[in-house]
Amino acid sequence: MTAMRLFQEKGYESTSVADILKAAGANSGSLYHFFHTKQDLLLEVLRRYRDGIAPMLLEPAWRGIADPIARVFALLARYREALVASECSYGCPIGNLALELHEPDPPVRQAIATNFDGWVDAIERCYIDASARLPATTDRRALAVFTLSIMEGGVMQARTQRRIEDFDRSVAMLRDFVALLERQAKEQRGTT
Amino acid sequence: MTAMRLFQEKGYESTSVADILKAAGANSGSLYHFFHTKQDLLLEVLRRYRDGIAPMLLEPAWRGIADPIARVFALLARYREALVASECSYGCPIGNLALELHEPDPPVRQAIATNFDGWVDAIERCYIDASARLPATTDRRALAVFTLSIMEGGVMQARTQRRIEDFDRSVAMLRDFVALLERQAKEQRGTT
DNA sequence: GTCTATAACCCGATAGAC
DNA sequence: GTCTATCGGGTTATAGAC
Repeated sequence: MTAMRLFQEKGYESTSVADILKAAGANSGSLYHFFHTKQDLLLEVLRRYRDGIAPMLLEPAWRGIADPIARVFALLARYREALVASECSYGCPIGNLALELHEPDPPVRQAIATNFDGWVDAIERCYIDASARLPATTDRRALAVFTLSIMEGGVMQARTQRRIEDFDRSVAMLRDFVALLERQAKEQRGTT
Repeated sequence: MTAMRLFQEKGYESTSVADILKAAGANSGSLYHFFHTKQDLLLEVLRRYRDGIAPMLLEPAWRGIADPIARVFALLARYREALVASECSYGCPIGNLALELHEPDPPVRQAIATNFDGWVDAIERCYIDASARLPATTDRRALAVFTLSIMEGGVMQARTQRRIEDFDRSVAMLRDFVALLERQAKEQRGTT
């Protein structure tokens, strides 16, 4: 879908319907036959992102990686690659939309939220799969939400500063935190 | 400045010059006498945010709080208050602009980056002031960048989900991390 | 410096032939 | 289902009187 690429490159508001038609080599009548409004097109794009989380994002990132904690950092490494490949101008398309649309219509906001949920669900599963290595008191869901915060915040800073180091610094601190949690879990297992 | 409020509420692209003129009770000619373009107005708004970090943000947040680590969380609590007061629709105005403008003109991108620098500088100073309680190997600058990532990512999720819990979860995990770092530093002091 | 009027352009969406 | 032409309105910015 051409609209998917343009929304990612230029944002939703800044991409005109004429831009999409020109890039896709289509005509106004055809597009409006399938999508009643530009917002309908956006909703379809968000559905595709949601459906693509597992096959397009997680599966390639996790190929050959079984360790659940390693999987978390393998996914973050994917975002790093995209940042570096675009000289720090690529951003998470969902995060862009989340902050670009200030008062989105309810279905749009819900569709963005669903994308976040899918991402957090996948990471939460990693932490649950690694449960034996984490302290019993650590909330796995909260840790997954935290991980998404770091990814989005790291991408935001790296893009703004045109500097991959800000993303790396954020991920490095998460790595330290997880290492400390694993050490704490080990101690607790030893003392009980 | 009226433009400041509207850019925050509706975003930059979605706020028309006519909106600003109407809200401010001014006329087109007057505004363009002081600002040659809408982007000039944005740059002035970003300058005001930058100059306001200390007097408008840090000083009120830190009044009566001397402990440097407590200051970090007092600042984060300010963003929480703003989120709650707006039913999770307020966001960090700088973060909004950072992701709304996909390929900003260089001076705009630089002005946003300068705002982030000012925020990170202030938090880095907190961690430096708390140096005795942190492990010697922990990079204070990286920890400050990490803290901004968590704030921005937490705000993004809370806004999208219309749920303060996602912000709280992110901050709670940072709290756990800092507590673990303080414990680690204590151990290191004890063993040397 | 502030006013009104408007230029010049771009937007999303539609109409109606084929 | 796809085409071309266009509507009606909103956009930033300017012109020129006061």
